[in-house]
Amino acid sequence: MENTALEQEVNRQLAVLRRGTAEIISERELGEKIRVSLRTGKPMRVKLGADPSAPDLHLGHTVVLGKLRQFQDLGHQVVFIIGDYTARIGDPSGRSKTRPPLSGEQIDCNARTYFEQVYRILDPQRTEVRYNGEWLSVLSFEEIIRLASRFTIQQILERDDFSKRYHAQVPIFVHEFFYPLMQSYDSVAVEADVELGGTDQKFNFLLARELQVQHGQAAQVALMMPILAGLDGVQKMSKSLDNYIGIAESPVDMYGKCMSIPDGIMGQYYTLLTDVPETEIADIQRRIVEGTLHPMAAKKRLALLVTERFHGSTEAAAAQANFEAVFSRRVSTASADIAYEDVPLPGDLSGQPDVGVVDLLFMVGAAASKSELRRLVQQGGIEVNGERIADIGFRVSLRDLPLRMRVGKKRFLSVNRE
RNA sequence: GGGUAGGUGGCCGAGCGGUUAAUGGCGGCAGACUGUAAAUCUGUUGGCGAUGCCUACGGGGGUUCGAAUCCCUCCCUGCCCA
Repeated sequence: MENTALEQEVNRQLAVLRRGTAEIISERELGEKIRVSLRTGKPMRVKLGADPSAPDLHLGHTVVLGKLRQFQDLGHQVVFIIGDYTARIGDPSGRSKTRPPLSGEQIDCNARTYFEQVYRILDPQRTEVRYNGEWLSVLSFEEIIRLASRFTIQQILERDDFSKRYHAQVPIFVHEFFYPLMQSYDSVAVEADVELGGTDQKFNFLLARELQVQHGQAAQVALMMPILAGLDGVQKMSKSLDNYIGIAESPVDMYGKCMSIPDGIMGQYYTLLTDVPETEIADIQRRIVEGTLHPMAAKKRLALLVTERFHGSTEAAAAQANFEAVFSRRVSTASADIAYEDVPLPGDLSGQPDVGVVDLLFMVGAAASKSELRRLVQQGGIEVNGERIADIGFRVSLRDLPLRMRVGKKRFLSVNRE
């Protein structure tokens, strides 16, 4: 009787946690850990390591964070590790290049901005934050050597990114080999029951399991989420590739960026970023193939759901309306129902009757250089109050403000008096 | 330590004394079209007070009327040997 209820709960938790995962090593062990946790009333310790070099969170990060949140909702404890010490090395994960190391101040500052964002998803009450410098900085050289002696170069070279670089004859520095060791040692230090991350972390997770066993602990369960593709649909979402959707972005940009993903990765986005049931997602995909559901309609719903998650339904609906006005109905800048970015008229222009388009746009910060703006004009990418400007010498009258301008496809400016 | 091949624009990669701001590809941007900031096609892609000027081919120095291209020197990387 007791036992049946327990097993039901174990299965319920497993079902929740399984959704969207790429791999769990192993599911049986996870079930066992949940069972023990329920019996003893001791929550599982679920580890996530974060690299403090990229303080702007994007949707790619939310895939793993969302999964952590599910653990919390099931009563478990998240152990969030800031890799301050690791950041001084430069994580080679998924990279073809060595990362530059970070300074202490940068790391602190990054960590602060990081948590402002992380707590939009995680429950601070069930989150324990640790810096790995706490235990890594006190290791003696002898201890480090001993740690390193447990693994072989060949094992480390098994790692995909290392072996790629090795075969491509791209330099791999010796210190980079320590990254997996440090991360694994983190698991030992915090006695992790489960570790979460992307599939690119698999090697590190497995290494941690071995190291924990060597230290007399039970091996952690490794739970890997798929890597979210970026806007290009091919590479992983990342800031450095500039193919990301930031969680702090405006509703309009968030919606628009969602609409710019290739049709082919919609399914992935649905599973990893929304809570639409998996059966329904399969149904959506089937109907697109059949031709009974327009891909654009499916994508609009996705964009709406994602935007709602971070901005609420009112803002999301407004973003959708704006998108339809600008891109479906192609409303010109003469219209008022477009989301404009307000910019003040530069001070030294007040009193002037008119100004050259290029100069005005430059002063207002619409582009990095005047050459770029000239190019935009010549290519027909500039519109002022609904009129496309073709001449780079065009002078804009400053008599009637606000001035509505379109710069390129997606920037809309409204120049106002201060 | 020895030998050898290299370091070119956001990235990859040609050029090897003179129309070379530097072929090409990727990426970016714009336009057309459309089903969306999808797809496809076309154009464009260092900066500026602009028929010219400035900056740029790892750093510094030199040869020359003229260098990314030749010489010296320093720094960095791959590969082979020890």
